[in-house]
Amino acid sequence: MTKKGNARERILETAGRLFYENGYCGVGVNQIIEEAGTAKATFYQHFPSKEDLCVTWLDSMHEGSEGARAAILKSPEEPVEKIDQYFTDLERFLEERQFRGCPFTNTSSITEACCEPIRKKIEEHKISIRDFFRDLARQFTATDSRAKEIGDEFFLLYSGATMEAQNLRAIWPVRAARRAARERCEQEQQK
Amino acid sequence: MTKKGNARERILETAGRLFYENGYCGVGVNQIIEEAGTAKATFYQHFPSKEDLCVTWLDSMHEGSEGARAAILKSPEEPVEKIDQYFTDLERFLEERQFRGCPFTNTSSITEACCEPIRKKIEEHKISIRDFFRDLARQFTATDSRAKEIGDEFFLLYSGATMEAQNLRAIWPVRAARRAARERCEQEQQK
Amino acid sequence: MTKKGNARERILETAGRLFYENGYCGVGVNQIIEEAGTAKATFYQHFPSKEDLCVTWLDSMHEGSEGARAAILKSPEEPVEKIDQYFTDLERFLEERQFRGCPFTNTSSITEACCEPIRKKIEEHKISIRDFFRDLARQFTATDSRAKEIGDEFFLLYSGATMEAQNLRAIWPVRAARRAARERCEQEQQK
Amino acid sequence: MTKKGNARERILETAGRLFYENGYCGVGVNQIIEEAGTAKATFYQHFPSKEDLCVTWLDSMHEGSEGARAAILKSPEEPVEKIDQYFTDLERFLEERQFRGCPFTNTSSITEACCEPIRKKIEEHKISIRDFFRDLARQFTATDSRAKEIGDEFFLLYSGATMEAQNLRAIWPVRAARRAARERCEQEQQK
DNA sequence: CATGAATGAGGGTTCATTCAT
DNA sequence: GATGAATGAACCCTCATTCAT
Repeated sequence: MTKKGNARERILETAGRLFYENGYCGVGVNQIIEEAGTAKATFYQHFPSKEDLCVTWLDSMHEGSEGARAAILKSPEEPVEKIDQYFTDLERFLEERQFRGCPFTNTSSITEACCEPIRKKIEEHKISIRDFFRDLARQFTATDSRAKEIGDEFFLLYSGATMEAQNLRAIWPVRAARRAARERCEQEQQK
Repeated sequence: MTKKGNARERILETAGRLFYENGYCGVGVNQIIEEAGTAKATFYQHFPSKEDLCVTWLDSMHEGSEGARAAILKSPEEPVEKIDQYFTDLERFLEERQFRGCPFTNTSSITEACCEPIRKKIEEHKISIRDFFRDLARQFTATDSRAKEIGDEFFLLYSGATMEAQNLRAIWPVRAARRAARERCEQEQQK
Repeated sequence: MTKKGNARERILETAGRLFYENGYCGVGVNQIIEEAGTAKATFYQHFPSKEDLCVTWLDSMHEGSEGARAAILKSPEEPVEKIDQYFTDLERFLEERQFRGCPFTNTSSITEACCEPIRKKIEEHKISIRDFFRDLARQFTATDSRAKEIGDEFFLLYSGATMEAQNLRAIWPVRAARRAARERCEQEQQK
Repeated sequence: MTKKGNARERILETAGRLFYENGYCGVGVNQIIEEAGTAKATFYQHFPSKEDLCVTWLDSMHEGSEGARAAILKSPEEPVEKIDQYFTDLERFLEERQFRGCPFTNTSSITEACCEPIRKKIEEHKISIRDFFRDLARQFTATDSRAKEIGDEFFLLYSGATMEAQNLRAIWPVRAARRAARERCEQEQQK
């Protein structure tokens, strides 16, 4: 049993997987600690509550995804290629996870029950993605206000694609979003 | 207390409201029957299970919304006006309900736990909306394959707008979706 | 739907079958009325309670079995043949019903919950069987007191055989009982 | 209230008493935990289910009774005395418990609902008793095959006596069984 | 730093029975 | 003579959390 000292990590990792697969409501603390191989009290020593654990998980998810977006922004590729890359990455991500959608959005849907600390993380994450798309649009639009319009549009295409891929258990929404975003990018550049 | 014969209706109405406000997982049968003012056994006389009740609720939601979409399609207005109307209606809908998003999508986020009968209703509903947008696009595009592209794009804009209005508790995503859809419509008509 | 007027009979028949197959506790009033094709209130019009229905069922079972025993007693066969016939009938009965034992005994095992009216029927039935065996023993024993001893012994063999065929889901206990009873009969006659 | 560590024991003890008095179906988990003075979750921490608790209870009953039978087999007494002792013990057991019969048999009568793990325990117990009687018979019969016949006969006498003492709420069936068994033993020894 | 026994509140579901019609 | 909607109590079980050790 070489599970000393890293109990916290094991819990976080296990919970993340389970939350994503079954949803926040679909996972019990018992299941988490059992699969993580820790004791009940150990869990509560590291996380004040299940909710706190969820916040921590979303936090770590957010940080991971932000790096990927920053890398795309900085890459020397053409804008249209960056767009392509983003949506192709999304396609792979969703397929690998069997169309289970966005962890943040899924958690959001527990609406009222899902209280402030969690809501705040979700907002942070989504605004960060929207800003990524705005930044990306700045790389091929004429004015800043136009960049905001196009960026917001891409943001909605991304969000809709992720959600409907989940709802319909199909990949076509992501491909439709990529196609639309590429077309728009090309249109802007022709102006 | 003359609560004769309408117990079923009271349960369905109450459950619909609670499911929408708190999510399927966030509402218990106990709460439903208490607010509906019926006994537990009365609940189970009308609905085989909580899951079944949810399906019935989604069904009724679907029927209501389908009528509205059919009316828009048939109206004599210009396409761009129809688009405007759809997203303006959506805006009002979400504002009135304090940005709680789409009942179907919210229910979908219970992922695995949310089993087939419910998943099927969600798919039906979403495909019906996508087809609405494709039909709408046919009214202003040159070819059928182009109508599908534009329709799917509108579908994603609608879905993203609804979801992000919920995530961010803000109305701007819906407005951004409307603006983008209008622009696209005008572009197509100019060709 | 030719189910007019014989609702009572249908309920009784259905309940009998279900009680025997699943035990008194394992059958609900809902199941009975559903399989009998009657309404709830119709049930309670014919039987004041589930318990009363059970008493009625046991009553009818008792009457049926008593005739068979009387026939054996009166038949012109040799005693040893009568014993053989009784246990062979029992063997067939249990095999046909997949070793579900004695309806009376099974009902008795609900002990305390099983209240007086039912208990009384069970006692009546069992005493009637014991008396049958005593009468049978009188046909081949020298004295009346000996007949009682042998009759009681047969009664216990029969009861044990029925019960253990059920417990062990096997037929051998009935065959062992028959063998023992025959042997005893022959011993008595040799004296 | 210092009820530490012994919750499991209290539950098992209470449940055993209640199962025996009222039958498996006649006792609810609520009643058990109330009389045991524990919380519901405590119950389920110790026993996966009510059914599982029943199996554990039957197990402990079995072990207790097996010791008693082994002691009789090993004792230096005459066979006829051993028989006498067994049935006299049974008489006391049943009288002390107000003729509530055999815990195993009573549980068996829930027929279909009573599923495999429980059925298996019942079979084990009954076969163990039958084997005891066969072993006992070996101590006074000439051949092994004869021992099996006589052993099985005693087994049925014991079973019938226990059951009918319960059905009739009387002690005479046990006494009749003892008498018959003793007689048979003496007959065998005279050969 | 880690443990496992204990908890109160609530989960969804079924029970035998009664009521107005 | 028959109906079906309505009931309160009880069913078995799981939840997130806390406690003494």
